[in-house]
Amino acid sequence: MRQEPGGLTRSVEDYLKTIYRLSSQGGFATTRDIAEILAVAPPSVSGMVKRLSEAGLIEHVPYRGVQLTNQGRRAALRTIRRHRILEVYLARFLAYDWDNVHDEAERLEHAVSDELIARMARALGDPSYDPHGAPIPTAEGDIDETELASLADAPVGSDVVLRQVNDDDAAVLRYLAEQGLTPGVRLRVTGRQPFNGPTIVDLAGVARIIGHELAATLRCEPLLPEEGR
Amino acid sequence: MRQEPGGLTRSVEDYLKTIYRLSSQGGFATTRDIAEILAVAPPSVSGMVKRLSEAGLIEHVPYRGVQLTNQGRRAALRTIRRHRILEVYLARFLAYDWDNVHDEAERLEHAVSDELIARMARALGDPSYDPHGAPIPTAEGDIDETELASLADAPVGSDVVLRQVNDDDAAVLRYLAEQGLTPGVRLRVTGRQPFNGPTIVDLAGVARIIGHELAATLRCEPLLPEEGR
DNA sequence: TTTGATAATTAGTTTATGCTAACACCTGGC
DNA sequence: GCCAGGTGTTAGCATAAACTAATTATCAAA
Repeated sequence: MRQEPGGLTRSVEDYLKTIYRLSSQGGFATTRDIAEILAVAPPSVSGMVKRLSEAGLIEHVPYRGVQLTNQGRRAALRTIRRHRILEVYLARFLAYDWDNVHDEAERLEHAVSDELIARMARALGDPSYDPHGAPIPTAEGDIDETELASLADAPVGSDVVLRQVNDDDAAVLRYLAEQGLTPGVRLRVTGRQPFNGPTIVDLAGVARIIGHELAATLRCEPLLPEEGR
Repeated sequence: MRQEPGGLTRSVEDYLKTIYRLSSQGGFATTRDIAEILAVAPPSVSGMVKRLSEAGLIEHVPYRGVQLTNQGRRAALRTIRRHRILEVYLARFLAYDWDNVHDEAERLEHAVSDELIARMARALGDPSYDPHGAPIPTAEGDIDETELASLADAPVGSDVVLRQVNDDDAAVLRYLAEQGLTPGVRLRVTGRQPFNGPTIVDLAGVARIIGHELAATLRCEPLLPEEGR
């Protein structure tokens, strides 16, 4: 049962990835949130938390939540690197669309060797971002943890560059691609309706209306007035 | 635990592949042989045999052995196709040597989707043989089951084409590559020592002495005298 | 401060897969 | 035609990871 490369099971890698995601902005990952993301029942999480804790991969504060230890963080970043390199590779060399790469990478990330990831990364010229704009950890475990602002928070009148979108909902990704909302695109925030209403942006002269919930998942970098052409 | 594509677990796929290999020349696959190839204890095989039998993937004759049903055969060939397409892909597009592809493919074969295999096959021009000369089943489950003769049985004085070598021992594969013994190469059998002694062949004017055990694993196609240039 | 809702945990079961030890079956050599 | 040694199977146990049901902890609001 311990036949995965790196000595961690598929489940363990999935838990660590999820805990990384939930605790990366500093706090604790809760049982509830982990259970929801992994689509398992909360007691399953309690059980795994105990095992991960005994293995020294996480710190557990009962009834509070968990955080990764350094060792756990390293393991999580290793899996995340695999996932994102795979996404770039599939998109670039096997003609996958950006809305299909996630599921395939999700399975492969547990089976590929370090060697294969290194070869893929080299073939790709060591990319720094995946097709959805997420930063790719280096083989040494360094990652760009810059916090990007949400488009839903960008001030009306400001110019921003769309940097990152969520990768886990294929239907959303297809819609975003249709609308031209892909990482790197420049947007001017032209308006926003109150009470969690939509954000209106100008994309190369065309208006786009983006619902609040969707806008909240789009991560942007503000453009200073003197920047840009 | 049933998260593999195709609904079969990794273990089940490995057992079916092994049973296919052991029973492809018509007979039964025995518990002992399956256990040895998969590096598990014989009772583990008995347990799995019971489950596979209940699932309708194999026929079990107690104390005799097992054979694949049509359903089991289909599943085995699907895994074998994945494995071999992966081997060709890794060798061709990711600069793997033919002695390294096996282990990587062995893990990936359980994780890739049909979709990815189809894309790889297309990128490769739908290859019919893997880097070791083994035939690749089609997506529909057809496979070239031509029985090739062993070099150890080729008559002295005959001309043969080396068609297929074993893929599972990296050290052997490195040695064969050094000696120029790769699929497609033409050999003249110039001699053989008695009592399971080595076979001597002429490869493009150079003599090669091949021990009996190794020669027994090399599969060849006899060349009729009028053939070849 | 009590309480009720929500979240977390424990207890106990299930399934897949492995193991060792013990027992059962078969076949070849006498 | 019988028996020994090897092969196959059963019994019983372990572990990882999931589940449901029951219990406990926490927190915020009345």
